[in-house]
Amino acid sequence: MYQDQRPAYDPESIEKKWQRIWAEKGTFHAAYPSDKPKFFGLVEFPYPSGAGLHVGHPRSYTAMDIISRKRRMDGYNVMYPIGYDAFGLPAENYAIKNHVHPAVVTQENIKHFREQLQKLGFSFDYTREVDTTDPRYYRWTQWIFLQLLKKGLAYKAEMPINWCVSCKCGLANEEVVGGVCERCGGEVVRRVKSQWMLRITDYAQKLLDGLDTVDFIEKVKVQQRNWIGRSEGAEVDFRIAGTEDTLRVFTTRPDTLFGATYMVVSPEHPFIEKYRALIQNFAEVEAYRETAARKSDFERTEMNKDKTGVELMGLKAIDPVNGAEIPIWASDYVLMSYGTGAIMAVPGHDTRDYDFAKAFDLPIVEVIAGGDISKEAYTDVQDGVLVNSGFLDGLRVADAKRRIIDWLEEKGLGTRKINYKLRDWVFSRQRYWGEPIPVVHCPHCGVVPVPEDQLPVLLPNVENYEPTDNGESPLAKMEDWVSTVCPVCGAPARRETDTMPQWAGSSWYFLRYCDPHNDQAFASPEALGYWMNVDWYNGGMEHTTLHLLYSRFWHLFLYDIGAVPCREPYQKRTSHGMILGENGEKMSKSRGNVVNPDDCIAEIGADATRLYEMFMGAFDQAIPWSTNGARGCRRFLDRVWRLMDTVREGKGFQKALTPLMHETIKKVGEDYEAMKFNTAIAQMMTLVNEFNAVGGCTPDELRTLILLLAPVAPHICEEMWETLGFGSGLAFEPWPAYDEQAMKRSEIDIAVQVMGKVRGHIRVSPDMTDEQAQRELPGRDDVLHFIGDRTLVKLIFVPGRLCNLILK
RNA sequence: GCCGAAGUGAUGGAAUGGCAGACGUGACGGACUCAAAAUCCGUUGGUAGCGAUACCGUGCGGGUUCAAGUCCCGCCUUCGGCACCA
Repeated sequence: MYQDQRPAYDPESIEKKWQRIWAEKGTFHAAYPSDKPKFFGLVEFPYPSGAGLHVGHPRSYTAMDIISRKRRMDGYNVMYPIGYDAFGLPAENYAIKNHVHPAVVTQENIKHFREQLQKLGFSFDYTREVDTTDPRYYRWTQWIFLQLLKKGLAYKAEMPINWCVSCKCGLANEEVVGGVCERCGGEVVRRVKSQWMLRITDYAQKLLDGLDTVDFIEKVKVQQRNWIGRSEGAEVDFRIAGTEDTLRVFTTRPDTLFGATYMVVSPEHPFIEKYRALIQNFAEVEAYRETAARKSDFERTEMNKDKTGVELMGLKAIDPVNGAEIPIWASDYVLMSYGTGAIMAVPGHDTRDYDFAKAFDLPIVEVIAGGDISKEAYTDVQDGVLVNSGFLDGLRVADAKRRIIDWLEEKGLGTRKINYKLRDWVFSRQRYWGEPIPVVHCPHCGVVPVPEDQLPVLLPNVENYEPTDNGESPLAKMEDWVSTVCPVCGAPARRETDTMPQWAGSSWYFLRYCDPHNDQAFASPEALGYWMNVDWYNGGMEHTTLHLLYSRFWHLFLYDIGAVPCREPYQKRTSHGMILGENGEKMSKSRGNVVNPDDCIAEIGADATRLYEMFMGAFDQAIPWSTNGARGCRRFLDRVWRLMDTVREGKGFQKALTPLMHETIKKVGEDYEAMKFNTAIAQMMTLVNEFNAVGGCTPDELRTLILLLAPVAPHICEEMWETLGFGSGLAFEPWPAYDEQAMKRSEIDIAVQVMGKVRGHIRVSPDMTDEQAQRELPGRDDVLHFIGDRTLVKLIFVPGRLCNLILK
C-alpha cells in the first residue's frame, strides 16, 4: 500500500483533476429544497476588470471557502455563491478607447475571471452565478427602483451635486473621498443638476437601530454610525429685529443659548436673497457669496482652517432667552446642507465660533464655568455648570439642556430635533454602461414609471459611448430610443436617459442568489424564506459606507413592502485586511509591485497559494506579500504529501501524540471559526513537525490531519484521501471530534519563578492542585535549591503553568 | 481636530494577567551529493563568559500586582476613517 515509488507532489495535475470531479459531480451545488439547516456564506462579488483577478480577491474568497467547507463537514446545507458586478466605468472607458461594445468586453472579462476563480478551487455554486448586466437580472434592479418610486423614496431634484470633472459624471457623497473622485482621483466641483435621488435619509434611524441586532465587527458598526451621524438637539427660532419673521437654527447645545453673541447663515441661505433690500452692504455680501460658490470641495477642505465671512449690515437678530440684539453674518463655515443652514454662534463654547469671533473681533461670553475662555473655547459637557444664564444658572449641562428645551417648547420658540449627517443618495449617472432608469417623461403626465410588465428597459446599442460635456448621458443622443409614448396617455414622450450607479446592482444581488433563474419575481418567497438572511458576509472595509450601507437600505425597504422575510440582510459581517506589495506599499501597476495570482499558482499551486494567503498574517490586518513566505507554504504541503511514505501500522493515535492530536483538532476548529487562520495553520505545521520527529504517523493520525487541512488546501487533501483509500470525496465527511480528557499528559514541565522571574523548571503531574503544591513543592530538592538559605514566605501556584516562590 | 486600529527578533507574525518570540521566512553550521538543487538535522533577541549562568529586553515615562506585551494614568509614532455636521 505505501510503496517507495510515489510520485512527487504535483499540484497542477491534482488540482485540475479535482476541479473536474467537483464540477462533474456538482459537489458544491446548494440543494433546494432541503431538510438540513442552511448556511449562506457570502463574499463581495468581483468587478470583472480587464486586469483579471488580484491577489486580494482570494484572501476573502479563501477565508469564506474555508468556513463554507467546514460547514458542509458540520452537516449544513451550504450555499456559497459567486457572481459579477459588471456594470461600471472601466468597461465603458475601454469601449470608448477601443470601439468595442462594453457588453462584449464584459463577457470576455467574466469568462477570464471565472477561469481564474475555478483554478483556485473555491467551492462556489456556479449554477447560481449572477451578472448584473444581464437583462434578466437588471430587470429586477429596475423593478426595485420602481417600488422605491412608488413609495416616494425615489425623486428627481434640482440640486447642487458632486460633479467629477474627469469622469464627466455626478457622484454620490459616499463616492467623494477627501474632496476628490473616489474612482479616478479627479477634481470634484459643485454643479446644479436635475438628479434622481433616493431618500436614504428616511431610513437613517432604521439603519442605526439595525446595527444593534446584527453581529458585525465593531469597527464596521462604528464607521456606519459615524457616517449616519445622528445628533440630538433643538431647533430654535430667532426673531429678526423690526420684522415678524424668524430665522431658525439647529443646535446641539441649547443650554448655551445665553452665550449666543451672533448668528451665521450659510452663503447659499435663501435668507440673504429675501432680505436683499435691507442689507446695506449687499454688494459685498454678494461678492463673498460668489467666492464661496467657486470653491471646489477640495479647496473648501484645504482652506477650512481660516475663517472668512461678511456681516449682513442692517439686520439684527434677537436672542429669544434674553432679548439681546445680535449681528448676523454669512460664512462658508456654515453648510447649507446640514441642519437649517443657519447657526447661533456661541464663541465661548464652540471652537469654530471661537475662531470666527477672534478673527472678526466679536464678543465672547462665558455661560459654562470650568474653562478659561480668554484662551480657548470651553467645550466640555460633562463637568460644566451654567453661569450668566438666568434661570439656568447653577445647573449642569445635561440638566440645562432638558430644562431649556422644555422652556422653548412651552413658549413655542423651539422644538426638540434630531439631525443626521447622512444625505440622500444621488442615484443618477450620466454614463452609458449602467441600468437605464425605467421612467418616461410625458409633457402631460410628468414622470411616468414604465409599467412593470414592460421591464426590462433594455440598454440600446449606441455608436458612441463618450460622455458629453453638457452633462447628458450618451443615451440622450439616441433619438430612436429616447422618443417613445407615454404609458398613461399615449402622447409622445421621452425616456429618462440617466443610468443607475454601479451600487444599484450590488444592493440586492445576494437575494438573487437564492433563486437566480426565477423569471416571475426577483426570487420566490419560499427560497428567500429558506436561505435568508446571509449568515456570514466577508468583505472589504472600503465598502462600509458605500455598498454595505446602500444594500442594508434597499433590504430594509424591501422588508417594509413585504418583499423579503427578514429585516437585516446580513447576520454577520467580517472584514479582511489588504494585501500590500512586497515593499509594504499598496499594490498598484504604477508602483510595479502587483502580484498576479496566476503566476503564484503556476509556481507553487493553488493549494499553497490559498494556504499562504491564510497564513501570511492576521486575517483582518494589512500584510505585505512575501514570495519566500509563499514558497514556505508550498514546502509544508510537500511535507504533508510525503507523510504518506511514513505511515506506520497501528490503530488510533500513537500514545506520545494523543494529547497533541486532540489539541490540534480543537484549536484548528476554533481558530477557523474565529478567522484566526494563521494560528490554525501554525498548529498543523507543529503537528507535522512532530510526526516527523517521532518517525511517522498512523493512518488515523494522517486521516485526521487531512480532514483538518482540507478546507484550506482541498485538492491535495482529496487526492491523499483517495490514495490512502479513505473513500471517494471528503467534502461531506464529518469534522473530527476531540476529547478534552485525551489532551491530558501524564507529566508536565512547569516553570519555577523566584520573585516573579523564571529560574528553572520542574516536572509535576498536570492534576496537581494548589493544596498539593503547597504541601509537596517546598520540600522537593529541585525546588529547595532555588530557595537556598533564604526563607520561603509564600508560594503561588498556577495549576499547569508555574509556581512562584516569594523569598526573604 | 474627532473616531478607530496598531507599535514585539534581521523579517511576517504568536502569546485566557502566568515560562515573551509559537509557526513561517531569512541567516549560519552540518548530513547526503563528484558538485549543485532539493531534502533532512542543528543553531539563531541582545550583552558578558569556555561554561553552567548572570544582567537587559515587547514605542517612551510613571503606576497597580507575587507576576504586565497584556490592566491603569500620562505621552510619542504609524496606519485607516471622518472632518467647519453647529
